Amino acid sequence: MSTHIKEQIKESVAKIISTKYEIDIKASDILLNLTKKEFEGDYTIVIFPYVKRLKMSPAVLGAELGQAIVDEMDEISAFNVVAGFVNLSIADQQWKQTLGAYASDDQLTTLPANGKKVMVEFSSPNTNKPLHLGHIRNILLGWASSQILKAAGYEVINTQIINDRGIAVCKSMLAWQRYGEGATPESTGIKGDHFVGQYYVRFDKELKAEYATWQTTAEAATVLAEKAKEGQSADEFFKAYKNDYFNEYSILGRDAKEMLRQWEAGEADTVALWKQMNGWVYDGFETTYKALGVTFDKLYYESDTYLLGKEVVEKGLKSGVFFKKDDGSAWVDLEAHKMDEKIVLRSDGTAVYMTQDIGTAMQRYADFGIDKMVYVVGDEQNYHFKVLFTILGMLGEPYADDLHHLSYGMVDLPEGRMKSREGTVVDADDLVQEVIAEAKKANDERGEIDELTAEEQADTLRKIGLSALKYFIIKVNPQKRMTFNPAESVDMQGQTGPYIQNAYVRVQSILRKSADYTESDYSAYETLEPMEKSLMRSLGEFKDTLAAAAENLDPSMIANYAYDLGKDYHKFYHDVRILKAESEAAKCFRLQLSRTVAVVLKDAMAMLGIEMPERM
RNA sequence: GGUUCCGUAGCUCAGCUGGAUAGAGCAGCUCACUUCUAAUGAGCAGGUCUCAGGUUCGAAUCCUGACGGGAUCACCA
Repeated sequence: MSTHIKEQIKESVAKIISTKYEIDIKASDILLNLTKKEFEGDYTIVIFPYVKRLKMSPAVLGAELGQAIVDEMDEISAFNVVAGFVNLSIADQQWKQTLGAYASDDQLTTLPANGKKVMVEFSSPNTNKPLHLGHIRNILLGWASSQILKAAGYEVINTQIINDRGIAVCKSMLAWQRYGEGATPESTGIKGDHFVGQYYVRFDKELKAEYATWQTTAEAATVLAEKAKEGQSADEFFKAYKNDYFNEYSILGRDAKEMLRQWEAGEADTVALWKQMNGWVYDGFETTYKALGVTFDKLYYESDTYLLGKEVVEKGLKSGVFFKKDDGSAWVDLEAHKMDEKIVLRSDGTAVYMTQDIGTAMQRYADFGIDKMVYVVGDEQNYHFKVLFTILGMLGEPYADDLHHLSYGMVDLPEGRMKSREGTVVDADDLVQEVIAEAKKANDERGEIDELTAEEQADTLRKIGLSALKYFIIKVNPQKRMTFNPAESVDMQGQTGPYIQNAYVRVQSILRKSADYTESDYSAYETLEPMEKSLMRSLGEFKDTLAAAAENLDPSMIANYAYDLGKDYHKFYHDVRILKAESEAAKCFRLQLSRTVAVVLKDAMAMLGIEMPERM
């Protein structure tokens, strides 16, 4: 109870207003804000809503209410009224008591278990190329959401669906077969995902050459004459025709499609090659995931799930959720939900993306009995998920009203969009290396960690570099398209990961220096400093922030909170002496406050996948 | 064109279910390290919250419309 000062105030105030003025007010109706720093006080009640109902002037009502609160609540020591705002000051005694409660609270940064099971799907890469900056935003958002949900009381299962099949995968397989000459990641020393990615690029290059040659043939001339639109130049036409060329005339295209057919037929050599190359990619991904500090509890492979959902369509046809068109294809009519018709099974009976996703959702429910599902997928798929969730609802799935698409905007570079064709894609592994190198550069001028072992130093630099990168990406509201400025992403000053780490490190430094200090009673500490109260208020906001971040699936809320708390601590550190405090009681209080801030900072950052160094 | 997301300082972003004089960081200009780590702190400067209406005691926030930008509207995944 004492750890929820805000709730306590709201309840008391609601009771006071209800009895004193005989109107019905619930605690949840009370608007209680942090007092702006220009005014005296800790918390502020907005009384405008009652001014009108009670037909009293704000000044009179405020004065009456403030007095009543101070009289009835020991926790409140003073009040003042400005316009329609009643500013309340928390008694120093109460702050000391609250700090004591925080210190002994082993649930300081978590919410009680809610008995619900949630699955978070993120990353979900294709196995034909390495991970890039776009994946990093996805992975960081997914990981942070999963950690936040866990802290908010859910049982969480992290998953990714690995897109390990299809024409794209066959392209790299074919290129390796043709041009690889038996090379392997081991023989070349190239990380597996990058190795395979090279062959994907190689395929595209060969295809381009083949296409260029074809464009000079008589066949191409005929196609151009037949299909080019009015006023379209040959260049424009061929640019737009590339996909059709691949499907209709390309030798490489024909071979790649043949390879896909063989794979689907389970042809032994093809499947063996597929397994080998995917194995290389998985090794590569594993390294990247490890570097980013993320793990998965369950993997789904598209090669296992791509046939799922077909029986569901059969059943849905019988129950009338889906209907058949003349050509035999199956559809769902979403007009009642203000959307169009959507195909769920092709006329040849094969599944589409939507079918798979329906089947996979059901599979997951069968596997884990989940109550809630979060898909971390880019915002270009907003419509797809809207449709998917609607269909699952129509099918009466028990978890259907707790399906969420954590949609995020694309990551742009300062020069504009990342384009693989123009080689402006930022590789995930390169980026990680780069930020760590930058951390090393910044550290070399400082020398704070010189006395650590080489291994510890490397670990510290890794933590610092990654925090810069991760924080830079995660502090932005997921819905916003974001600009990734490489220079700014390695900044370590201002609103950055290292800035927050530094607040934590300062606490650790002080704690090391006071290791033999055993005093634990600060009851004699009289008057709290403004920054001490400010820190207490910030600490009191954590659970609200956590609840909101979990509710909105928005890790940036935690990121911004951690910055605010770190900023408060830096200022506190600057304003007051801790080890050389004016009294033992003050020193004891400040040490406890510092410890508590450090715990919250560390836990909050851990929710973002950011580790704290002990020194920096 | 339909749907949807975004638009806040030169730049990158906060601003919770409507509340007090719209906040940070970066960049720029000052100042503070014999004092617990200066990856810090203090200050100056920087704003028509895209625009126009509406609701309200009160709007960056809610509603309508316009403007600008993105995404999407595949028997691709």
